[in-house]
Formats: sequence, structure tokens, C-alpha cells
Amino acid sequence: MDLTKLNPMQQQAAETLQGPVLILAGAGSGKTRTLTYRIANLIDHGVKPWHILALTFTNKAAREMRGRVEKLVGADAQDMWLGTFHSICVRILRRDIEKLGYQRSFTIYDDDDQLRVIKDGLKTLGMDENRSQPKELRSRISGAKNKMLTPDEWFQESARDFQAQQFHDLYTYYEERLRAANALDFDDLLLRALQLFVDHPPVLDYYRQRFQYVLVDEYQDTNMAQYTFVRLLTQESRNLCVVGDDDQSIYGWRGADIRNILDFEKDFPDARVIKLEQNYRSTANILDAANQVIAHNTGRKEKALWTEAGEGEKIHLYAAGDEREEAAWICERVKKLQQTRVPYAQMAILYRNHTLSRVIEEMLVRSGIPYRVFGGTRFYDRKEIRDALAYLRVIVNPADDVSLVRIINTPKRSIGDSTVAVLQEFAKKEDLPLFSVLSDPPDTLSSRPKKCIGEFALLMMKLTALKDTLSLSELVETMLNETGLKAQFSIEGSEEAQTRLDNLNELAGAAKEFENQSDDKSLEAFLENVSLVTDLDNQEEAPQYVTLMTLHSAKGLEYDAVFMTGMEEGIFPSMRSTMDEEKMEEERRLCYVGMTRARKILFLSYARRRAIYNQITHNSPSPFLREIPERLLIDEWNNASRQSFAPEPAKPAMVSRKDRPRNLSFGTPGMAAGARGALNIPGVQKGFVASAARSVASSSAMGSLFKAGDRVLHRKFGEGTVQAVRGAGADARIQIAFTAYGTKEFSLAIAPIVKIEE
DNA sequence: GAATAAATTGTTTTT
DNA sequence: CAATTTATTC
Repeated sequence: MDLTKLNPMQQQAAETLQGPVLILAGAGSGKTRTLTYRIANLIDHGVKPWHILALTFTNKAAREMRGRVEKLVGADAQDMWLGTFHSICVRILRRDIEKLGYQRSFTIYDDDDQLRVIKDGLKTLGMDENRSQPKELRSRISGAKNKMLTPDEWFQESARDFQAQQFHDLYTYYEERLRAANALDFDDLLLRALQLFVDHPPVLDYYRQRFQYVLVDEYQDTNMAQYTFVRLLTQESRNLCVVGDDDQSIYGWRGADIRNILDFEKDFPDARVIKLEQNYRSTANILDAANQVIAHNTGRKEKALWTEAGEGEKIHLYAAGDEREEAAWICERVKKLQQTRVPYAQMAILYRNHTLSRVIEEMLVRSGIPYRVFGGTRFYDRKEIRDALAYLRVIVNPADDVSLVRIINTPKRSIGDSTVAVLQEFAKKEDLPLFSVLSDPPDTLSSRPKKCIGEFALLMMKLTALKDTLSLSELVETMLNETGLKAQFSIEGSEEAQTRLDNLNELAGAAKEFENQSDDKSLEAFLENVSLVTDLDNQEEAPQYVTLMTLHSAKGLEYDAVFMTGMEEGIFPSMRSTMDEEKMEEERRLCYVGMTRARKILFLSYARRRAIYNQITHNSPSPFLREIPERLLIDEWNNASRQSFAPEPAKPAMVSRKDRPRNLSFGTPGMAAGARGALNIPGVQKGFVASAARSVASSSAMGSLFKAGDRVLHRKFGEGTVQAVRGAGADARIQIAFTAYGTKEFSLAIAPIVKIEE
């Protein structure tokens, strides 16, 4: 294996093949590259590909790694097990789960299914639905599972008071329901695989023999179950190589335990520890800033990331008056960059939560900038799609009561809540799944509901029978037609109904696509794929789009230019983190992750005033901004005021540029003077500064989106040419000559117009 | 049991 | 603000 393309540390990592290895890989240090070379090197040293197991957190990471290994070693890589923890566990379970009393056709319950079970449970157990928040309970159940505690074990460790008893009962109910439905939730995928290992030593032995070499990517994000899984597998071979960066641990809320990586050397005293500290991604300024921010965390592994790259551009900081201005500024910068040096595909706009994307999207549309949003409401989360999938799930696994209840009256077939309740009662008494009572409903029901149930039962039997004769795509197509799912939307002519119909057709298309692409063309495999693969994994290569996504989903990616938006206290860090030092540290790591995505240019922005849900909030700038040394920043607030110092604000005590402190004034009235790099502005009200900033900034940002001569499309009046743009900020007016309607004037802020060409 | 109107309520991040 | 849940009427 030619390892000369690696730096000395990377080489060491790729050459240390035996025994426990911890690779501490800082952001942008060529982690994936090192890992793929190490795998190739293993194969080069005679290790058979099927003796290698590589675990990642996302399918995307898995696919990328597989591709890169294939490039190095050829088709041999096919035989290597490489995938997410979850998908590998499913693979293991599909083989042997019958040993645990489940059927192979088990269903995977996602969070929505979980909530349904929990709500049912609250009702059944007579608990107050309003007092206990189902979502909160779900995360508590998940928390218990991540610690590998059964309901009883959990109770033993709890306060054992009334509240604990209630939770214990609900958790028990939940487990029973899933078991009866032959269903596993995401956490179960790991737990049941573990149980299989523990309860059935021959199975464990088999996999220990099989996986002589185990590699784990993003080790800082493993939870206790994953940790145990890996330890169990490697106990004999001791050939475990983990890669990670404690500074990039951002999934604590999901049960990830940062101690797994911090304590690796305790777990394996003979471990080789290799640090990759040279960063190949970012300019010195960006790296410097990120390092300074993360240095505020305690209990880190010592690391000193460095780069040979030049200083590069300073980091741009922008204080917008409100979220619309922030969006406008971003669009303006995106445009300018695209025209001069950065293609759209090399730009990303990141935010803490999806709700922030909306305003930005609107502005992008109006500016005629092509973009793609990742995450958010996923295709498979749409109601009509979930309905369709529920049919398929029942066909595969008739015991899946949650899905059955979902579809029994969708589309409407006169089987109402009360009828379903009777059926459920009856099924429970007989200790049968709901499905098997359908063909023989209890006599307590009157004839009309009975008839409806009979028709539904017939439909489901018919579909189930077709499963073995039709191909996957034919089955999906038939199901969509026979169940009336399509019909309910095609009758109605509304726009919404049309979209839903389109979505259903897209699902049929997805099935067809799956049929063409996948080896295993079964319905089971299709459903599994739907459960485990997210939209994020289907990110297409190359097309010229600006990427919008959350900071979390940006991990592992890189872009020439990165915009981090909503840098405000209460947004980022999120409101729920500000009071808790540990959570703040995780937020800070998230900030670090975001900053280190940028190769050349980093933009940070915040809005002083932001409309969040139905009310306006005034947020202070994010404390993380203060942690960036001032010498690395360009304050675009200043620049904006310099360029367009319009005869703007009338009020007497305008704060001119020279009156502003040289330091960036992040100070808020309540903040202690003398805090790092920050000063208060004596005697000047925060609100006033904000409004001054807003009016000045908007003239430069908003106005420049449209200029005379641009061709635009108005929602009502069609195409037209911009004649003039007058005024600034919220008052700006735009004059457009329409092809069909003559010349009209609008408020720039609210006109439904889109630019179509310059 | 369905359709419509009213009210509530929630907002982190995702395999 | 939107999306889901609940009340009201037919």
C-alpha cells in the first residue's frame, strides 16, 4: 500500500493494524482519508474484507467511505461490512432475531409510531395526558434504553416514588405493545442485537470470528449501547480502531456519551493514541477563531490544530436589525460571491434549527438564487406517505397494530373511533393482534360497522395475497389504487390535494427506483430502507445549489463559504442550554463544528430583533461571538454605515461610527463591564442602536437585490422590468413596468416578486 | 361518524 | 404562524 500520500501521523494511524488504537482527529485533519487508507492497508496485509467491520453514524458517511475504499482496493471492498450502527444491527437481527421470539418480518417504529404507543398507554393506564408530555416521556424511555435499563431496572435506580412508578408502568406498557406488534424502535435495534449476543453465545462467537478488525468512525457520538456492542465484539481480537474528536461531540441529547472517547485509554491501557492535528481545510484565521472558541470548554483532550494555509480572509460579522435583513444580507453576499469567485455548490447556510430557514428561503427565492434545504420535514414523514407506508407495513407484519389503527379508517370507510375501540378491547381480551379480529368481529357490534370492517378485512387480505405474486413496484401501485388513497385526492381539485397525489406517485417512483438499484427487491427491504435512510443521505453531487441545513447535519461536510445565521443567545445557544454549563459546552462544540466547515470564508450573523413564533423577541448576540478574538473579525455593521451613510435617521443623538467603541459592542445593559472583549455603550439604549443599524443596513442589503433593468416575475401581474428602486429598508418602493399591466409601484418589503434575470 | 369551527400549543438538534 | 387537537353541529 502506498502510504506516501499521508502525513507522518496519518501514516502511523494507517500502519498500526493490531491492537486498540485511538485516533484523535481534529476537524479537517483528513480523518476519512486516513481511515480508508487504513482499511486498504489491512486488506493489503492479507486481511480478508469480510473480516472487517466499519461502523459510521450516517449512511452518507458509510457510502462515502465505501466508495473511497473501493477506489483503493477495487471490488474486494464489496465483502466488507460497512454501515451505520443501526443498519448493521438490523442486518444481524434479520438473521437471528427469531431466537429472541420476534419474527424476521419485524417492523421498525419511528418517533411518530412511538408517540402513538405512548399516547395509547397514557389513556389505557388512566394517566393524565396533559400533565405528562408524550414527547418528554419518549425521550425518557429512550434515555433509559440508552443506558440499557429495562423498566424494572430503571425503577430500581430511580427515586421509587409515585412518579417513578407511573413512568415505570408506562415504559412497561410501551415495551409490551412493541413486543406484541413485532416491532422495534431505533434504540431496540441496538439493544436487541446486544441481547442476541449476550443470550446466545454462539451468535456472538460467530461475529467475533467474523469481525476480526473493527473500526468506528465518530466515536465521540457513541452511546452506551453502541459502546457495549463494540466492546463485546472486540474483546477477543482486541483489534479495535476508533476515530473521533471530543470537540465535535454534538449528540449528547441523544444519549451519546463523550466519556466513551475520553476514557478510551482507561478501557484499553495498551491503546496506541495517535493525534491528527494538521488541518487541511480552513484558512488560519478561521481555524484560529474556532480554536479560540472551543478553548473555552473544560475537560477536553489536549489538541493543537494547525495549518499551513495562509491567514486568509477575516471572518465577516453582521448585525442585522431583524431576520429579514439578515436574510437579505446573506442573499446579497451569496450573489456577490457567486459572481466573483465561489460557485453556489460551494456555499452553505447553516442554522441552529429548521424554523430559521423559512425567512432565508423566501429571500433566496426572491433573489433568484437556487438552493436546496436538507432535513426538515422529510418526504417519508408526510402524512399521505406515512399512510401509504402503513398499508405496506401491515402487509408485511399484520401484528403491527399502530400502523393498522392508522389506516383502518384512512381513507374514510366509516370505521370510527368507537368501533375501533371495541375491536381493540376484543383483541386484547383474546390476546390477539388487532388484525386477526377483523375477519371475525365481536357480536356486540351492529351490522353496519361489521359490514365496513368486513370490506376492509377483505381488502387487506387481497393485498397481502398479492405480495407474493407482484413485484414491489406493482404492489405499491396496486395498493395506492385499491385502498382509495389516490382516489381521495384525485376527486378533490385543490392544489394541496394535487401535491399529495404527486407525493404518492413519487412514492411509487421511489419503489421502482429501489427495485432497479437494490439487490434485495423485497417489500421488507424497501421498508427497512425507508426507515433507516434519511433525505440527507440522498444529497446529490455537483448541482449548482446553495445548501441550507442545520449545524448538526453539517457535520462531516465542508464548503468554501459558510454562513452561520441566528448567532443569538436563546437561538444559538438554544434557550434550553443557557442555564446548564454542560449543555453550553455542547452548544459550543456545535459552534466549533459549524465554523470548521468553512474552507475560505466564514460569515456570522445575528438579528437584534427577531419574530419567533408569534412574537417579536430581542436577543443578545451569542456569547460565542465574544469568544472570537476581535482581530479576526470584520464588522460589516461598520462597513455598511460607511458606504451608505444616507441622510437617514432624524433622531438627534445618532450614534455615528466614530462614537462607537472600537470594540465590537456586544454589551447589553445587564452585562458586566469588562467581560472579555466587550464594552457597554454608556448612555445609549440598546433599542436605539438596533434601529439605527437596521435602517442603514437595509438600504445596502435589501435594495441591492433588485435594480433597474432586472426582469422580475410578479405573482399576479406576471413578468415585468424594474424601472426604479427608491427609498431604503422597510419603506423601500419598487417600480415595475409589466408586459401586460403597465407600470406599477410596490413596497419592496412585501411585493410577491421573483427576479428572473439581471 | 363526518365535517366544520375553534382552540390550543408548541419550537433543538436526528439515527 | 401553522399544525394538530378538541368542541360543536349536522
